[in-house]
Amino acid sequence: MPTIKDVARKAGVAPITASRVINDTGYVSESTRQRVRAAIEALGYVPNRVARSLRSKQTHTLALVLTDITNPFWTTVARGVEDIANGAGFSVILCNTDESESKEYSYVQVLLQKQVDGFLLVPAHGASRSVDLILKQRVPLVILDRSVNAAVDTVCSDSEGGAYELTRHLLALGHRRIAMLSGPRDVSTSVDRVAGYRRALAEAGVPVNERLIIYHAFTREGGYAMTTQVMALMPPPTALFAANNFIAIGAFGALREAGKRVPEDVALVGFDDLPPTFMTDPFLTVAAQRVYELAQEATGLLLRRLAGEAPPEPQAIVLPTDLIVRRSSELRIGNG
Amino acid sequence: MPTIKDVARKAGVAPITASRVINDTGYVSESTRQRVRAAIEALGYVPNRVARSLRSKQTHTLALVLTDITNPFWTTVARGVEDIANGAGFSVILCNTDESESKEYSYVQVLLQKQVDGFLLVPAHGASRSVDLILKQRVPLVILDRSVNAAVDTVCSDSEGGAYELTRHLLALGHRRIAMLSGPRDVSTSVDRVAGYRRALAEAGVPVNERLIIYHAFTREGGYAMTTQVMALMPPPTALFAANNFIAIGAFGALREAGKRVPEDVALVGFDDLPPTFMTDPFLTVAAQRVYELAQEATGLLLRRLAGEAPPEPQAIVLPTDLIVRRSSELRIGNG
DNA sequence: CTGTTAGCGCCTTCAC
DNA sequence: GTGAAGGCGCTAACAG
Repeated sequence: MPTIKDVARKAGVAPITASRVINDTGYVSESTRQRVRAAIEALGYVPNRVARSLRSKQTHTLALVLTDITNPFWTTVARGVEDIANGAGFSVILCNTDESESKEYSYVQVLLQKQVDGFLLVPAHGASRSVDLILKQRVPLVILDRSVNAAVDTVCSDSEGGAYELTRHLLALGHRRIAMLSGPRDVSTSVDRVAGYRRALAEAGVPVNERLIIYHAFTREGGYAMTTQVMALMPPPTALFAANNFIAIGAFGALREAGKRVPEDVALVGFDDLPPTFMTDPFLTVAAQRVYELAQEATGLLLRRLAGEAPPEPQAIVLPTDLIVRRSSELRIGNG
Repeated sequence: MPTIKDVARKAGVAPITASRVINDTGYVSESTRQRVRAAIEALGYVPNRVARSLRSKQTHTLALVLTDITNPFWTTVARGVEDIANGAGFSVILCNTDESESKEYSYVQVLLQKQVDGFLLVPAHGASRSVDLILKQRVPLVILDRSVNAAVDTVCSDSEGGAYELTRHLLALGHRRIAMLSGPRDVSTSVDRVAGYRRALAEAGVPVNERLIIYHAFTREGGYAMTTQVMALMPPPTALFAANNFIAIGAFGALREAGKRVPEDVALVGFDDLPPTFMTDPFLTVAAQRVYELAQEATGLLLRRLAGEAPPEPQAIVLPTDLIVRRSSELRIGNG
């Protein structure tokens, strides 16, 4: 593979001059520019960005560390991040942690060694060694979707507010026994959604039945298990609140297997919409996050940090959720 | 940020000795090893892989260039690639081309400059400048899902065979007017699926009605448009064959809007399943690809190439598809 | 407008 | 067991 030296020699100039042509920096006369261009063409020269990065200390690479690209929520995030990053000349390295802190930590170590210019991270837990390490290395970092015990840029949706609205919606339909099928206890989105749920109940003067609040994984299996559990209560809840899309799908499956119709027998609402592309028949009432926008905001903020254009203090961007009422919760029920 | 020199100085050794400890190569006495380790710890030293890559000419990074991560098919591929790559100590850079050849080409240029060790590529077109460029730079390349006019490693599903089976299934149910809603003409999967469709019809002695074969984008909109078009024919088809998952969803939407029931009024089958995680109620008969396996095979092959363990001649791995019959095509119809 | 010098951080080569 | 020298390919910094 030819190097910049070869190009320079062929064009009869110094390497730095070739460099100036390649990067379009500094003054180069039109004639030498032509010659260098010709040499590049003739040799099939491809600049080596690894070498450039070593000098310039910039890799033009961002790390996107999320839990599981298989969740359409994160898929959309990944797409948004990649779009914005690519538009600004950055590449994106993708990593799936599966909510495992050790996996997250070892990814972060490698990514730091690779000298990524910045991190977009969905921390597995609220107290994250990974976050501390990144911060210690002084690499720009934006936390996505969740909050964390550290002074960092954060971009997330208003989980508390979305859950509040969703719960109010159910209350307005007459529901009083609403089960909250939440995610892991140590993830801020779980906690915030439960908080919104509690606030709505409190405001409506409905006492909280703690047995109706369950924590499990943000998975289909979690939704299935939690639904089976709450539906066995006597009396069973009249409505289920699934704290994310996978839980909702698991809940729906469990209800169907149990012969319960939605919404006739039980109402079901969820957090996170599924992309319209997947749905032949949108059915579920949800608090929809502005997912693509979230990715855009986060990436934009990170790029501004890299460019030194962001305010010095950590930013906290919170996006609203959109209540979308569909058939899964359309029935008004009597009290009791 | 401390460098290997700082570590060496702190440990009272030469940089190369520190290097030997860090990479666990060559002989180092236990006592100096301890001192170096202590120095690393004390300084919070993080090895710089950019510098290492410049020397070693290996970045331990793979490029995954696909059309759109938003399609669950590619999402699963991305997950599979990342799992295998990460297990072997490689990172993955993700790129979405949206089937645009120019986007693809500019990505490939950048990725070559970044000295990725290998490419996993879903070419936008059969005759790909990108493929030629990668081959010219002698960077290992595995083509995913599609075939291409070049001698390269390829991993794909048996599109022809899957389409053949799916069509036979419809024929066995009594369908004779089966519309083929295909993808772009210049993508091999489209062509192969149409070929399988034709073979099944020919074998059954059913004449091909060319107006029932349409090409469009592999999108929901494409499926919608094609369905509207074929359903306007007199007589309309009794069954629709959607050449991918998005086309199937678009087709389903168009049918519902037109007041047609599936399968009572029209049967519908598709290529590519949706991941079970998304489906509250699996409904569509499909030729399911072994998506994760496809990603595994492709990444495995690429890694073997990098390790010099693959046979010199280009490999062609073809995975079977699985016919999954569901309600969308369960009705037997009369002839006529 | 162009070139010289030096060095980014690491590791291969060779010597001791 | 350990180290000195040199160079991977490129570009800052400083001439001219």
